[in-house]
Amino acid sequence: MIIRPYGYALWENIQKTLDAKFKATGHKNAYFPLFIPQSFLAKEEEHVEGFAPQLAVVTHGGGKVLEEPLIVRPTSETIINAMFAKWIRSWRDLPLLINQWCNVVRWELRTRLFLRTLEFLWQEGHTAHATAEEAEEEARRMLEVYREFAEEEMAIPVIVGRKSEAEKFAGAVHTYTIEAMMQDRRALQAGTSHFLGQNFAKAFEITYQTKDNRLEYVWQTSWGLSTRVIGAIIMVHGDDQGLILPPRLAPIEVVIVPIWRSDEQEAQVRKAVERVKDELRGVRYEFDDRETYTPGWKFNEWEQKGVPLRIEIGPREVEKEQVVLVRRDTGEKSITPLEGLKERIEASLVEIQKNLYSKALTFREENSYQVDDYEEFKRILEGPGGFLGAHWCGSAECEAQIKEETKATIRAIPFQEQERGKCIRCGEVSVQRVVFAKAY
RNA sequence: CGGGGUGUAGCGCAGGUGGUAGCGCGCAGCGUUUGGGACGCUGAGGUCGUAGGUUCAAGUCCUAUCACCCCGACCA
Repeated sequence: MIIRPYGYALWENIQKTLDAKFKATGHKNAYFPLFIPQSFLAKEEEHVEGFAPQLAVVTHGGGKVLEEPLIVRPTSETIINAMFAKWIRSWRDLPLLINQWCNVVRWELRTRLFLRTLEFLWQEGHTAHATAEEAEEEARRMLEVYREFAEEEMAIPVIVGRKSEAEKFAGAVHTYTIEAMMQDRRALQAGTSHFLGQNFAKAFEITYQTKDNRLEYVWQTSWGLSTRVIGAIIMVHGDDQGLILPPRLAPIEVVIVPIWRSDEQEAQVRKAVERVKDELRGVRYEFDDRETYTPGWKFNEWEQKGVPLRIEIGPREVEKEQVVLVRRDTGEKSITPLEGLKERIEASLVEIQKNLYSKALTFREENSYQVDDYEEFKRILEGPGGFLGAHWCGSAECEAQIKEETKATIRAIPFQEQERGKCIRCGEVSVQRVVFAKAY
C-alpha cells in the first residue's frame, strides 16, 4: 500500500487527534525496534500460535545467515514487554503507560486495500498496572477513547463490546472492539483494546515490589487502531461521486474554485478571494487557481476527493459581495454573503459532520435486526445482510457452526445486555444477545 | 495455499485463421475557451511481462517463468 500526500494528510489528522487523546489520558510515546528476535515471540504460547502463520522472518543479515532469525513485528507486545521487565521494579513505577506509532507487517494470504495489507501503519498502546482492576479500567478507558474518536471525528457510529474467545487477540484474556457497519452491510473492526491479564507478565517476568514488599506480576493492556480506519471512512461515507470526508479529519475542509473569463474579471475575482481567505483563517482551505482546468472539471475532482465544502466565486458573486457555497454530502448550493462567511462556513462544517454521522447511524439501524429464528437469520445473511442481534449459548461449537453455515461471525458481545433467551442455533439457555455479521 | 483470469503507449482497451502495432483518454505546443468533467490543429510516446522454442516471418503458435487481479480457506 502506498499512501500519497492527500491520503497521508488524512492519516496525520487521525494521528493528531488520537495522539492528543492518548496524552490527555496520561500516555507517553516511545519507539521500539522493527525486528524482534524470534525467541521473544515464542515466550507467550497463545501469542506465537496466533501469529506464527502471519510472520515475515529475516534469516539473513549483512550477507550472513543469522544465528537467530528476526521476525518483523506483527505487533510489539513481546519486544515492549521484554523492556517493561527491565523498567519496572516497584509499585512506584506503575502504571506504565506507553504508546507507539509505527508500521507492522502481517503476511496475509489475501490482501485488500486499506483493510488488510501486508504492512500497515497504526498506533499500539501498551500499559502495565498494579492490579487487574486498574488494567481492566484502562482497557475500557481506551476502548472509550476509540469509540469517541470513531463517532466524533470519523462520524462513524460503532458497536462497542467484547470479542468471543474465538475472535479475541492471541495472548489476551479478553478483547474489546468497536465495530462499524460499511455500506455493503458488512462489519469492520475499527479498533481494539485488550485486557492481557498477566499472560505476558508471566512470560516476560514483569514483576514489581508492592508497598508491603511482596513480588507481584503486573497486569497489562494493549490497544490499537490502524490505517484500516481510512478504509472505513471511505466505505461508510463515500458515494458514487467518490469520497466524502468528515470535516474534522479532512485534509482540506474548504476548496475555493474561482471563475473568470477576462483578465479584468480575474483581477476582481482574485481580489475577492483575498477577502474570502481572510474569512477562512483557522480553516483548512485550498485555493484552486490552476489554469489548465475548467471550473466544472475542478468541481468534479474535489468532489471525488471528498472535500466537505466548496466555495465558487466568479464575476456575479464579486458584484454582489457573496459566494456560492456547496456541500459535498448533500450537493446543496447556497448563496452566502461575504459578510459573516466565516460563521456560515464553520456552522456548515459542523452540520456536515453531524449529518454524516446520523446518515451512517440511520443506515446501520435500518440494517440491524433482532432475530430469534435461525432460518430467518440465514435468510437475512443470504439476502441484504446486516447486523443480527441474536441469542447465543456461549459455546464455541455453535459459534463455529454458525460461521460455517452462514459466514457470519460474532462481531461483538455488547456490554450490559440482560435479556435472556434461547441460542439461535441449539436452543440452549442464552444470557444475552450478541451481534452477528459478515466481516471483512 | 487451492480455483479462475489478465499482462500490448502514462491509464483503459482492440489486435479471427502468423505477414509494416492501433483506438480512446491523458500528455506536449499553438489558438479559441472557462458558471458542472471544453474544442480545433500539430506532435511526442511501444524491447507487445520475461526467457527459450517453432517458422522465411511471432503481439498472434508451443514451453517455461514472473507479476498482478478476482473467487474460496486463515486474519487488525
